[in-house]
Amino acid sequence: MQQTSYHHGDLRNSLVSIGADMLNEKGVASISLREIARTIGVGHNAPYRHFRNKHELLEAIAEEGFRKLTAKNTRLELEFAHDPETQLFESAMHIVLVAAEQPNLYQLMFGGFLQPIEANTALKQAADDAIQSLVKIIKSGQQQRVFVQGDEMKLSLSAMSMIQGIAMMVSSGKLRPLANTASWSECPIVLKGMVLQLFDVFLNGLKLDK
Amino acid sequence: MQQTSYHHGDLRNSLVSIGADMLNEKGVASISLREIARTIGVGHNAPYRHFRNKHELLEAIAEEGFRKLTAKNTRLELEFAHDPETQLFESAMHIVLVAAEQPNLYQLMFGGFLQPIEANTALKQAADDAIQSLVKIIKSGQQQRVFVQGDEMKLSLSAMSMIQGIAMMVSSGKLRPLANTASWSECPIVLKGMVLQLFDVFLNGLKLDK
DNA sequence: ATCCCATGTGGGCAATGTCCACATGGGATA
DNA sequence: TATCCCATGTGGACATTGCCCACATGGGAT
Repeated sequence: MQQTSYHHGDLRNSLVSIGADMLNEKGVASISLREIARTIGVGHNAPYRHFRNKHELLEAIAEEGFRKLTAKNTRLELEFAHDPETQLFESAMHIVLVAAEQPNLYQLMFGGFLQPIEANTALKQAADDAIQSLVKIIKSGQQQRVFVQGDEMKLSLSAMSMIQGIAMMVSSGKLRPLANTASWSECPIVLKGMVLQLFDVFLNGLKLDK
Repeated sequence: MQQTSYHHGDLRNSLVSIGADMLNEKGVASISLREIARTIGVGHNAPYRHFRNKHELLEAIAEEGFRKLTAKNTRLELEFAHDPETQLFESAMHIVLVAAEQPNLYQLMFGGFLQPIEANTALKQAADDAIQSLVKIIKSGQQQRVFVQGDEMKLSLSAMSMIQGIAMMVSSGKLRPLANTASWSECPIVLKGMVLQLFDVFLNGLKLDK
């Protein structure tokens, strides 16, 4: 991790990567540009050659997170091409797992820390892409007549609300594994059960046949 | 706002109140203990007589928020005693309005900034009370045979996920009024329409008759 | 081989969170 | 009513942080 030559070579990526690690460990409140630089083994001013300020580094970390989400959703769409219900479930499950295993990253992405007014367009774009990759699943489900017809935005909004809802409650600790177990990441099965319950309640309003 | 005598008399409450104001204006990232103290007109160390650290003041602000939520829900329960559906809707609408008008407070309450591990018991209690006041509405709806029977926690989880989901998206700016209008608080009617749409999709799975 | 500018360095500044010792004075007590 | 104590307030100090400055380095285009 220590650079030997004067120039690091790939500092920007290192900053985002180490920054993401440090974010998950210490939370957005305790993250420090200088410490990240120190960890990488670079001067406390080097980061400013790649980001105008701390906020921009955080944006880049969130952006990276959205990229991965989009990629995952796209993959799911191919993997379960003719099963929109499974697509939706797996997509939800993935987000909930991120919320459980990387709560601070999830919060940075979907929480209000990065105010959208200040958000750079790259971040906005990445976030929109991720959202659209979910909307696409809903649309496909409608076309295949698995989900009820009607305003697709309305259905998407509902589905996303539900998904973001649990994910947020999981990541923020509002919801906890029984008996105050240490962390969610230790009991993914319970998580899956919860999401299944949600889908049971939710899909009965979303499914075509009943 | 300036205290004249050596002793302020009600500093703790002032800190929470001014702190909440400042939170809404500047966001949790830019809030500063010293500035709050300065605004109240008190030394930069006075707050430490009432809170062990900055984190504890933030917890107190969140706690206050939860108290108000609980109170509101309890009031709604009386006002619409025989209409659980309206109770649920109004309760959701209220949370969404808080999310729109005081996004930073909402984020502090339901976001992951205050890690539950560190959260003091008073805060945990206040949060649990608020959640229970919602669960109570669901239960009452089941007893009155307006909502489907079955595991009440399952239904509550679903309802809360949906509500927290939109609220979070509204407060975090993931969802915006059309045409990039400045803020949600200027178009509460659109907000109400959205929540109505959600309930339309959601209640069809939750309602007993269909 | 040369030179330039993207990238890195260190020093400096104001602000912040938190620790310390000390000041004040309202309310219980004698 | 006079006294004293401790909850509450004060200022000083220190490490840390974000960010600005001028300056150093060296790889790639010329």
